Amino acid sequence: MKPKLFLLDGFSLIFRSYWAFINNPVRNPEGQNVSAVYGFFSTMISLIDKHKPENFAVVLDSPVPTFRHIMYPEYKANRDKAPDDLHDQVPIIKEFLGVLGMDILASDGYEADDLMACAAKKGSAEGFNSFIISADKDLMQTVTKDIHMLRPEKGEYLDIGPEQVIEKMGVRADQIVDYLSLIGDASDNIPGVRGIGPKTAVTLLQKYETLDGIYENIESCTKGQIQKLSDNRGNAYLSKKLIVLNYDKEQGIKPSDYSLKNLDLSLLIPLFQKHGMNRLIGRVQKITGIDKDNNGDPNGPNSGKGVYSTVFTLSKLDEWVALIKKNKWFALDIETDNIDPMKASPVGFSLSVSSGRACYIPLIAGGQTYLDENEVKMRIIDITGDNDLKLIGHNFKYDYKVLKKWGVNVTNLAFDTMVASWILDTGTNNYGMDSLADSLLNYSTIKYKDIVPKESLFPDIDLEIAAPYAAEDADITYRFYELFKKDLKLRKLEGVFYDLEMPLVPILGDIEFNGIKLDTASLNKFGLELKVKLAGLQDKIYIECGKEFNINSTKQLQEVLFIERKLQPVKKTKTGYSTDSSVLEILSKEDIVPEMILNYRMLMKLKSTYIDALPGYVNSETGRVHTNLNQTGTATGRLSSRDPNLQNIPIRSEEGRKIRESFRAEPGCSLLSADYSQIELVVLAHLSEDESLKKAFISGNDVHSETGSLIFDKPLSEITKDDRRIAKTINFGVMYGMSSFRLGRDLGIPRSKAEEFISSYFLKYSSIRTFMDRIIEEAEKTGKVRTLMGRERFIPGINSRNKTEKSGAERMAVNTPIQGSAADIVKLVMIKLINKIRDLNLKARMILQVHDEVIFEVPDSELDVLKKLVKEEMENVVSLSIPLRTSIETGKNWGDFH
DNA sequence: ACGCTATCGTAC
DNA sequence: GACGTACGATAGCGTT
Repeated sequence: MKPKLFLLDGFSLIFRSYWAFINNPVRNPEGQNVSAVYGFFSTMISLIDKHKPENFAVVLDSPVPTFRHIMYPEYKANRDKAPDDLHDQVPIIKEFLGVLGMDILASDGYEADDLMACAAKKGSAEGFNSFIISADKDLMQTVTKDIHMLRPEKGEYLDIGPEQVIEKMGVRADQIVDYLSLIGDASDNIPGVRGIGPKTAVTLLQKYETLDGIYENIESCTKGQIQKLSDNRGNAYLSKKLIVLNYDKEQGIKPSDYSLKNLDLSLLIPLFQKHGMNRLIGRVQKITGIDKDNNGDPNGPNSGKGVYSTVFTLSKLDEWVALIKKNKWFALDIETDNIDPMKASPVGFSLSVSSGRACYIPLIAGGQTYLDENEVKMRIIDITGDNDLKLIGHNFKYDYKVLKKWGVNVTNLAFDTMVASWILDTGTNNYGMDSLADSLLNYSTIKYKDIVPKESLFPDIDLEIAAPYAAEDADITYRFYELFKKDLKLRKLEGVFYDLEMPLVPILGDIEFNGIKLDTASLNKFGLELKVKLAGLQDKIYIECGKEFNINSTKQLQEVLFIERKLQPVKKTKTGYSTDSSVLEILSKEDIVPEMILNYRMLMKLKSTYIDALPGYVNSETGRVHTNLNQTGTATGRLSSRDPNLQNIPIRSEEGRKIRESFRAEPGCSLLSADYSQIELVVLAHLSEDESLKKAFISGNDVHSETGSLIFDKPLSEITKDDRRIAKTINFGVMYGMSSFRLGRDLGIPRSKAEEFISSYFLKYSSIRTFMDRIIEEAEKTGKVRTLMGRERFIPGINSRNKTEKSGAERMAVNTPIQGSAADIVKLVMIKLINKIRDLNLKARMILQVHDEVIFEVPDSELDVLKKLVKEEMENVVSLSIPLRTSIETGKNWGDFH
């Protein structure tokens, strides 16, 4: 077997890697696009691992014009300039190659293709099998039995030898130059013979062998071919000169020097670490055989298995407390006997004050008790109530509630690594420790389900098994902290993290802990009413349709409506015809069944989602519903609520409102709801600095009517209810990037009319258009958008060539600063309000947030003072260029508002 | 039995 | 294809 010489076409791979990830670029901790770096080394490592070439060189294009540019100024003139974020990656790749000691071939005035052809030829003369690794089909001209190509196709590198060239192109490798001279190359701006494509070129070359052969026998061609060939004779031979590779660079190229004998891929590990490319670190470790079971680089600060101890005595525990007081920053994690923190008690604690070190303090394990609960509690109170110390946790809101229930009030939470990971990338959906450790630390954690069998609880697990698992959680949390602390700083996300999100964690914990009282009796009564109504409706529907079927099945409903009743479908879904409420509303004009279905659906929704489900969430100890306010649940910065979701309790329909009424205040208390009016539109006016929209707000009149007056060009007094409704739809629609198609459909007006409304809107609110264009442009350039308080969201797909994906990304890009800034403001005001309530020693409790609304449960005696305070704080929390207005309402139940 | 996807509907 | 952000119920299908 001859040794192999690999010649890698550097820019070919760099470009392909960059575009391969364009919709979801690989980013380093600074947020810089490093897709090309990632793809380049991912491919290079695979090639080396798979084929084990003896010699290897990376070949790059000349930075100065080549003879081709001089001969033909239009050469490659149609190419777009490489995007900046691609250009910036080239030095990084060169740096990596330099560290590896990889040979780079580049020469002024030569393209990579020429150098590769020379090197391959010289390599085969020296006894190598040469392989040219490139996507460029021009290079097929170099193929011989000793010189092959490796060409990327469908995720694989195909070995292209002489037979494969014939198979793929229909001509022999030595005919490729003539073949390309005929068909030209649009991407390099090479003309070829206009009108002759691949098919004709193959036929002609099979007959006459060469370009010269064709022109010698031109009279035997068809009439059309003669015309095209003779018209373009000059172009054909010019093309040939441009396509044929230049072999005169042979001296200076020494294939035998490009040996991989001393290659050490592990030199790349620190570089990969710097750019957050943990997957590549894992690959290198696997290939080089270092660190098979050792979980990461033993020398790196964020890798390697930790050293853990179990604390069996109070004196040992006091040593850890002393360590914490010395280090100030410490990670704490709690093991409990229940996933619901409102029902859980601690069974052990783990602590860490440095990466790789942690301890576990057991109370109960394997059915046995260890340290005394009250003695441990005293120490926990000591370290969680001391504001000189800084507590680090992962999803600490859970632990906070467990501790609160246990009688410990944490005051020094300083860093939640789950929240930090979300702030660094709000776009993913998994902020669990296991997956983060895997993707960010290249560390494989012990999994809960592997140590706790089904039907068992954590305290059932023997200490030898439980302790390493638990200690690891504190260790990994501390490692995350060190990593994220740096990243937050680099990305300038410290403000939003430390000043907004972190103070919010205990506030959300308190809200959840407080809960809301739910009147299950009245809810059940309403449920019975609905049950009767639903049964009646179901009967009516069956009778009208002449059969029984599952009304809840869209599939069966489609059959009834569109086949049996022959109604005209309105729109399609992925799997069939849509039966959603907008469709049913249209169909109601033709038939009586759709109306009944609409009614049935509404009642069914109320019953199944709310009435039947909510009572199951009432905590038996507190008699209240404790929702989970998820701080990492949205891409824009809003909160989300689950188990149960209290942010989508009905309000719009009369029947739905009854559900709201079952959320009550305790006797002697009232609910107080404070909501911002039109906060997102106000934010839009502020961010866009649109004078007309600002004026609409400053006037103090209803903003939708003002908008109507502007776009319909008539005085406010003449704005009808319908005008206002249309203006309102447009106001909201614009913020969401609504199309005229949708606007027309929703308003029941022709698309052309809807288009007029939208253009009139942007004519009057012209700065809003400018604002949106600015956001989109920024997103295209940086891949992300920012809110008022500096929160970031990546916008994948913003540079997509797929039109649907691109416009979807644009809508996200535009909406996020609006929705996210509103979320920032509400979060900030929550913090201020809680501080005020604490300072004034009020008993009022914050019990819910619904995006633009904050709800309190207040002793009646405090109502007046709280009303004033809330209004004052909410309207002055930030200084925007227009005032933020608030409406405050009070009542005995949640249905009393709006 | 369980998990995933699709569709639908509730909120802001 | 056509309106942003969520959560959750039900149906239906595929896998264990």
